[in-house]
Amino acid sequence: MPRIIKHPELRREELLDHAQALFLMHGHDKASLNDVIAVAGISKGAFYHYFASKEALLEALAERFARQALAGVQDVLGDLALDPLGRLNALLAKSQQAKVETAAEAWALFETMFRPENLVLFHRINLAASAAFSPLLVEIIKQGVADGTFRTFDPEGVADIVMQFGMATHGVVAKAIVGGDADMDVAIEALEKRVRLYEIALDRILGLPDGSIRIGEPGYVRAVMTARRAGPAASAAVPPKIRKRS
Amino acid sequence: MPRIIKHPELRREELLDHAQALFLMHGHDKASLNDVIAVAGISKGAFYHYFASKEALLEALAERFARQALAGVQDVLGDLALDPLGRLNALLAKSQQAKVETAAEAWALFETMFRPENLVLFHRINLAASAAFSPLLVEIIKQGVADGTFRTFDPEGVADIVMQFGMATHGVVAKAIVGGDADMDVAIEALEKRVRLYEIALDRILGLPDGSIRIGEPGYVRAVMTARRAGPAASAAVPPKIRKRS
DNA sequence: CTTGAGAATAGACCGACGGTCGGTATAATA
DNA sequence: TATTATACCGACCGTCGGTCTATTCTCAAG
Repeated sequence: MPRIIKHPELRREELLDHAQALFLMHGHDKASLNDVIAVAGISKGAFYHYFASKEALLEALAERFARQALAGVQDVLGDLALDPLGRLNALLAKSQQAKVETAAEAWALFETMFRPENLVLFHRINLAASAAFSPLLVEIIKQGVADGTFRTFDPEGVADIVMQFGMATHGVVAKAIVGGDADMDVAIEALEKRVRLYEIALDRILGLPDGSIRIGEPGYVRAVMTARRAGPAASAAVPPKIRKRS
Repeated sequence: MPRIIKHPELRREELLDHAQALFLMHGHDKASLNDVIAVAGISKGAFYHYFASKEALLEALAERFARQALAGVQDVLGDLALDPLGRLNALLAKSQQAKVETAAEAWALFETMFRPENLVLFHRINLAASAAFSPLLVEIIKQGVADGTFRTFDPEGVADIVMQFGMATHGVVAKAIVGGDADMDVAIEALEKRVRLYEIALDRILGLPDGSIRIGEPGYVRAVMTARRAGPAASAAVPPKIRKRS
């Protein structure tokens, strides 16, 4: 096989891309290293030049995910015109928006993200994302407590709950997805209902009047979700050949 | 090796016991099938006579956990003298009690339960337990809504939140454990603070006056946790030999 | 323009893994 | 006792993640 030399950073990113695709498609423990290097077109030696282990590859992937997610909401903190409630709502809306739009753009990716075999990858991403988001949330909540907007004795705990809600939404999305297209409407209904419940729950936990917290605009989910069905053909429904173990 | 024949159910339970110990000790993907059959003292053929795969073994283990957990709280539902709030509190207290007591009795087991390598097993248990508990919770909440005790438009959603809180508690416990013995007091403090937050959060989500929901008795955690330190020597600190892969 | 140290790549190789298979010993039935 | 079903054995297989040595490319120092 001819030797191909690329810029190291480029190669590393390429490796992450291919690994991401394979991991999401088949689950990180079903996709073998040999699959990764085969798709990436490199040798095992080259792979181990860039990553110390398969585990390290998983870690790097999770980090990249979290970094990208965090970058999407950084600007919310910079908006000094907002009060704590406004900031919190902006953060929640942004995060919600990112989720839904990602789902619309990369449906197949999202679809596979929640399959049980991706639990480990998913958890790693959440771990990294939580570590990144938590300080922001805590800061906002403490600020709100200080100026009397919020009422709670445990800002860190509330921040944890907010993130729990965020992650739990994934679970509901997952159900909506695996449910197939038939009862898509039912699934979207359930998702929006759950979002409304989380809004009210957060209102009450933070000692706010019902209706203060707004996680994205009402109907937004339905709009995007429905749009995707008419969107670019849902290809990638058939995962590329990977020899199955019985 | 001599052939030993045992009653199938006994053998199966034995296998589950040994597998549980090994999985919790080393993580289900680090503990190999060969380890399991070595400890259990049976051949590979015998193992595959009882379980279709390592995966099936994991599944069976999760089911058994969930079954045991459910059995512990079944009687709460049978208590007809209780109103919905009383039932909910009893259920939460029972569940909390079971957790803390398990932690005290089988500390080593609990300690390993939350190590990252047990994520998959842990998730499987939670999945099975959730499926079992959810209907009970939903029933109680609906009952409370019907008689005006609770106020919510989404009993299923609230039930999910309750279970989320329950599982999240594990996370806090995990932090308390990995934190070591030095700051045990700090960890217990954090745990009780979090429990109080969950109580108030549930109060408010269910439209109850603060202080209605009681997840176990105050100080209970500290009492048991502290007791265990003076309890039977914390053996099993050194996991039995298993050859490591680099 | 040479050169040589080190980065980048290749792929043969390794032990352990999960899983299969042909076969044997015991228990149950008649 | 003969037959069948079940419990069990352990050698074997292909694949896995990971290691190792060898080769080729890059580029700065002389």
